[in-house]
Amino acid sequence: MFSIDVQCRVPIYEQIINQIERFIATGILKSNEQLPSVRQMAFDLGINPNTIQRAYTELERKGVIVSIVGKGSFVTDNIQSIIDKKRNEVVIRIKDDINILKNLGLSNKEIHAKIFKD
Amino acid sequence: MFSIDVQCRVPIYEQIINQIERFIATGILKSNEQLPSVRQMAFDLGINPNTIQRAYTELERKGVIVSIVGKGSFVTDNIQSIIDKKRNEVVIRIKDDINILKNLGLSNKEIHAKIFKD
Amino acid sequence: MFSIDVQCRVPIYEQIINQIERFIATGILKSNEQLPSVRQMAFDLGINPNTIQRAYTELERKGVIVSIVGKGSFVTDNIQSIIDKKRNEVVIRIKDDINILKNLGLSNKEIHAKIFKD
Amino acid sequence: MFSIDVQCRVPIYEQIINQIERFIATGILKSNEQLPSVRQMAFDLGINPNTIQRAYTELERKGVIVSIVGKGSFVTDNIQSIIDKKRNEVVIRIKDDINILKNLGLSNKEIHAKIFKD
DNA sequence: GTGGTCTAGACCACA
DNA sequence: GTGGTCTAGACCACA
Repeated sequence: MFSIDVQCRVPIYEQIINQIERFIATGILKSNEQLPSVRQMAFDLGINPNTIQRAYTELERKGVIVSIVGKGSFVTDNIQSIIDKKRNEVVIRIKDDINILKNLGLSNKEIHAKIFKD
Repeated sequence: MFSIDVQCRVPIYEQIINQIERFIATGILKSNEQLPSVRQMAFDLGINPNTIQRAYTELERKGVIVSIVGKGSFVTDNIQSIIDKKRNEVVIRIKDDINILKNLGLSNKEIHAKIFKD
Repeated sequence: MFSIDVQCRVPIYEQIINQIERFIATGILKSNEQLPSVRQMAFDLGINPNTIQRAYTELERKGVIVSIVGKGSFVTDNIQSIIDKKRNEVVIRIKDDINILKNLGLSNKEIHAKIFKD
Repeated sequence: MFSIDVQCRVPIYEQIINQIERFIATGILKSNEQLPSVRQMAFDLGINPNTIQRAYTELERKGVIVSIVGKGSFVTDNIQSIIDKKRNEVVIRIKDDINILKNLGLSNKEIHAKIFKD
């Protein structure tokens, strides 16, 4: 289910965070669903447990998952806010890029044509 | 003219590269125009000359500027290709982000509304 | 395994780049093999780690090696293209030199005799 | 007659040295022929007289030209040794490169085909 | 421990 | 003065 690209310059723990958030946002992971244990996931991906731990800690800090000692880690029950946050992040990034294109001399019409064609 | 943000996680030398490329792409820097010397720019920005040197070396490798020992650094005379490359980069980034929004459950119409409103 | 000549006018970082490329092209370094760490190689050669870092950075940009923070630097898995590129470089250099010899008044036959004797 | 490429990474004074040596070796400049004065050549090429001076000084040191105060600079009367030296330089460079190709796994036959085809 | 960035400062070739 | 290379050494993120 999870996969990482060690050659990618995005840190592994961030890759894991992104995947979990995306799986939640796209409905692959449901509210309250249990995640693999730190050790299990580390074993499956062949990487250091510390790296998974870091991802989980960060996700808990962001309110995306809840970790309960002795029981495991679970997707939060309020996933709608995560979806909204994810969408907003991307929309803002796109808007910034559209402004850059304007500065590079493209009109609204040209931009529209380029990003929606193909 | 140039400015950097030391807090930003983007390395300083990359910030400088981006700024110069954008200044060229937007016509602020013209073909064959001389850039500030490595030392001058370092002094103006209050950073180490090595960092500017690295930016200039990278820009020369990319064919954006030409550096001549004893004379200075100059914008290449073929800037159109730089503008085109810059535009393409951004367009591709936007397309990728639009696909992410689709995966997050937004329709084409909703995406369109969000990124072009305001 | 590696060695440098500080007297040589070729910069040290280029000497290292050339050696690594040649070791790969001649099969001494295999695909995915791990290279000495930046600090280790610097220590072995008695030079500054920054100089090795520069060589490794350049090699990664050329697609010859892959560097992963926290793990190390590794020969790319696609080394055939490196070998081909290396061969072409040298062939072109020889052809240029043969033309120079022709301009210096040597016939094809004389050139052939000179460069293949002993 | 003379020309320089300021963008080229070969120093200007070396470009001038190379051109004069090649003109001699190929018969364009004859024994005892007078060269342009330092100032004249600097003016024609639009560069600093110091740079030409440096080239002439080097050429005199190598025995290629003779400079006489108040009269000018002249091609040496023993140009055969220059031609021979030039030829030898190039032949040695080619031999080195052929050895590199051998190390890269090419047979004599393959090398021969590559460098004499086209 | 591993690579990546940056500062401070020296020295070089070249114009 | 101009770019290019290198050393010495610090600090960072990551595994």
